[in-house]
Amino acid sequence: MLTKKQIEFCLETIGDMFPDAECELVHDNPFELVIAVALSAQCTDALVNKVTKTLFQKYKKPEDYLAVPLEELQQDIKSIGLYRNKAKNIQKLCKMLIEEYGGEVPRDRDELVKLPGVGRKTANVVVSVAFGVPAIAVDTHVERVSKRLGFCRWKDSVTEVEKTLMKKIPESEWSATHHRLIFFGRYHCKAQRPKCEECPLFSLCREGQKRYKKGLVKLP
DNA sequence: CTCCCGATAT
DNA sequence: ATATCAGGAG
Repeated sequence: MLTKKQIEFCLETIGDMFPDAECELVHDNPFELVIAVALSAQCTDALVNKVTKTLFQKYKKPEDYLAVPLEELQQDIKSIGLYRNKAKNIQKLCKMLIEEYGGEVPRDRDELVKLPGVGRKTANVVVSVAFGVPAIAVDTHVERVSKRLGFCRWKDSVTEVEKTLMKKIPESEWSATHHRLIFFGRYHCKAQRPKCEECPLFSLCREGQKRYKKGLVKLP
């Protein structure tokens, strides 16, 4: 586990590497964001954007998703994967929005989590990106980066990772830091071929040291 | 814990 | 051929 000072140094460095990190899911309003994030489970943002580009032209409002048979919606999002669950969730979600939320996306995290296909991570993305509420959505990248660097313990659940990060990062920095961690994980500290050789955090990274001992990292 | 699942990188 | 991708539900 890194000290609070070390974590601050890491976040500052990562901020210098990705100063303008932001949400990469293309959307025009909170409703489109909810759909995009729900679709993004176990799938790349790039692929979600490819699908929503045409999807959002065909479906504008919750009513539009309910106006077609389930099978048609499935076909429209098939290339994303997990498409049967996602199509069903989207139709149920739209039904709930209409019947219980006046057709609008709720601004409250606890209400968002009640929507089918929307868990803690998705709700955090929506309140943060769409409504400007401070939040840290712990996705696969944030979890991996936090554990590799030693922001938290290896066995921590995503809930524990989120609590730890919220405790060690000032609230005003939650949303920006969260996006920087995602960019760092997506483009630098990648799951399959992390760029340890050119990483400014290598010397204090627990995973980096482990990889070095294994001979996986060749220093210049 | 398992299942859902196609696209892409390695 | 296998690992991974802005996870969530049962």
